[in-house]
Amino acid sequence: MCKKEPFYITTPIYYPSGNPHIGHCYTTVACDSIARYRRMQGYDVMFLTGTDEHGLKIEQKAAEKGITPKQYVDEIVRIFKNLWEFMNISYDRYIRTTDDYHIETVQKIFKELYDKGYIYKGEYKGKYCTPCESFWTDSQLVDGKCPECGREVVEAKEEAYFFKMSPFADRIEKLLTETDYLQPKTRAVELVNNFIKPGLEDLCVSRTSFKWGIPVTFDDKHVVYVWIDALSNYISALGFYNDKYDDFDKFWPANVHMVAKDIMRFHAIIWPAMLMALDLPLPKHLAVHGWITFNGQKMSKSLGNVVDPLILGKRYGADAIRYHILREMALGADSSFSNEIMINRINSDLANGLGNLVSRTVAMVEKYFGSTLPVERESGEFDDDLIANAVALRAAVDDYMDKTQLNNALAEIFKVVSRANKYIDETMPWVLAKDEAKRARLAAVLYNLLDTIRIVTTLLSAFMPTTMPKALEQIGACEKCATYENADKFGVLPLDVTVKKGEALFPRIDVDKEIEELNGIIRNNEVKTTDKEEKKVKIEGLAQIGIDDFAKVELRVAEIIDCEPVKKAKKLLKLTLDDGEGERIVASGIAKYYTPDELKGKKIILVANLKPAVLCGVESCGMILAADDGEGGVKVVFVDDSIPSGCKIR
RNA sequence: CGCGGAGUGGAGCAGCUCGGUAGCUCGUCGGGCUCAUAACCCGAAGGUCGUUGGUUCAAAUCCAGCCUCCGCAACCA
Repeated sequence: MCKKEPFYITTPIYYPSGNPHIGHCYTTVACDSIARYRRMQGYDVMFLTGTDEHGLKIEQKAAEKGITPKQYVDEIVRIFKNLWEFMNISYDRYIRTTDDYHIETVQKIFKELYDKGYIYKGEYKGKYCTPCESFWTDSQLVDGKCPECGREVVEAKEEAYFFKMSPFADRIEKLLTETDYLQPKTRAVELVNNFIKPGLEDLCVSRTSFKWGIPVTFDDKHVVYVWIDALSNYISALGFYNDKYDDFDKFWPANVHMVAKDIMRFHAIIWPAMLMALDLPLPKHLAVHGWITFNGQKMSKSLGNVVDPLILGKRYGADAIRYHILREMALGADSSFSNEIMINRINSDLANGLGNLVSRTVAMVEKYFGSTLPVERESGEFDDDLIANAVALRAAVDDYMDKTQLNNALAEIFKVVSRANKYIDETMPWVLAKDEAKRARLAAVLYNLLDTIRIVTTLLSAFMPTTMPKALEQIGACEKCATYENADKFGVLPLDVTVKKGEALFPRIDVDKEIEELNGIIRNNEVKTTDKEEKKVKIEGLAQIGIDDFAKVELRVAEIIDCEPVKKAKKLLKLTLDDGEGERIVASGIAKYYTPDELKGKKIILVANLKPAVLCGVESCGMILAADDGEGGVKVVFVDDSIPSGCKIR
């Protein structure tokens, strides 16, 4: 093979504000499989992953636990690395944004952008919560108050540095719409319409409101805010502007940045803008995948349905989890996850399909020939078709790997597994075995099976790196046989190959039993998390108020006399109320939970002296009381019809 | 009329760019086989391809309207 071509692939750097979940696994396993496949093909691969460890949230989490931010992230990073080890992730480098060399790079980049005039000092305006020392945007506020502590916020401004994005708008638009940078490209239009066409706003890239970050060298009140800190990891890890590593020239630009759709925007717009400002080449591809949904719902910590990959992995094996994730994953689309889908998939593809194929083939070689095949051969019907399928497989897989369609690559491989199982029925080796004269034919059949398995398992070893070596050992494949080079050739195993029976590669799972046990585990987790949350609410709940504070709120009974949806809004209903004195208009975000007809004529409790606000063009004078039902729904507090409108509530 | 995506046998998806027998996986039912992890192989049932209209000899596929779901954005006061 000629000179090794470099191949650079990255996961995002994950935010260690909590333990890793299956979503992190998804991206990482996909990258790992690509990295392994490229290595097998002979590329010189650099596979990078890591953690993004700065920011306010980490600072606060650490404070809650009474430890330093560094101690806090050290612990979570340990858990991340454990998981990657368990999942057999073959990353070449692990970058932490708290590493010295990364800090050095970020500071130099910041300075350079400042010197070039792309970063300037300005003012950040927003709502500020003094006790929390935090800025919030209007949309983050809860009831106009600080989302963290619930206290009043004040209009405030702070000094901050901004990064000019507008000079790059045209180039970024072209990058998104005219190149194949973004995969899948369907999202390009969305990005351009939402962010570029309305005009790219300058980006706030420094903060003075927290300390846990990289200091700006020429202005030590400021720390670098997430963008420049986190995104730079992709080049600092190669030694850009630092002496720790020295392969920037070799590996940059990256071949693939893989990210989930929630951070697509930053990688599709901000990151290219930064690179343009630095006069660096742009990465070749940004592969965006969807989320794993659990039983149809988005996974979230608050719903308590976060899937812990370690629990599943310990039960079924890392490779089974890897396979399931990769097989369900289609670039761009969300993929649903449920224990049932996963177990069925493992059973049908891995246990019944591949595992059983290896098992039955090896067992026959052992049983009919005492583990070692004789060298005499007699070819026959069905051979050519099987061999043609096996030999053509590598090209098909290559093709899908080039398009980052790992699910389809796996589907191709498993088609050959099926073909091989069918071949056994067609050739009926157990019948051949009864006839001494057919031993050469029998040997040929079994050899064809073994060599097909060799091709299949070789290609699969990028995806299931723990189990496939065991399979190769069972069929008696030496290391030299099981190479990518040999994966499009037939007849590679020695004629007198010796098999070695072993444990079942993927034991069949008892669906009902497992589902029940897993549900038990989930239930326990739910109980635990609700316990925690309740405690949290008590501790972190709003500050106590005096009766005089309460007296400031004027609550009244009011009747809904008319109700209609607000045209421009999805969630808002425009309510016309009779508050006892006259009519007033209130907008309420309950359109998802109530139809106008359900509300007409009902009596509710109105916060009557709330300052009016304009929402989607409707002036809303007050608000009505409603309760979160704890399941994501909202229930309006209705009151007895017999209470006249206008009655004050005390 | 903010932007975008999706609606295909019980479930999950492919097909739609370049119109012409609706395909795959799982599940169900029937059969075969016994080498194998109660696995494997074959066959069958099951879809007016969201809805209405249009273009056409012919539409899941092209066009228009409508309905529903999802994401982004935005206002859940």
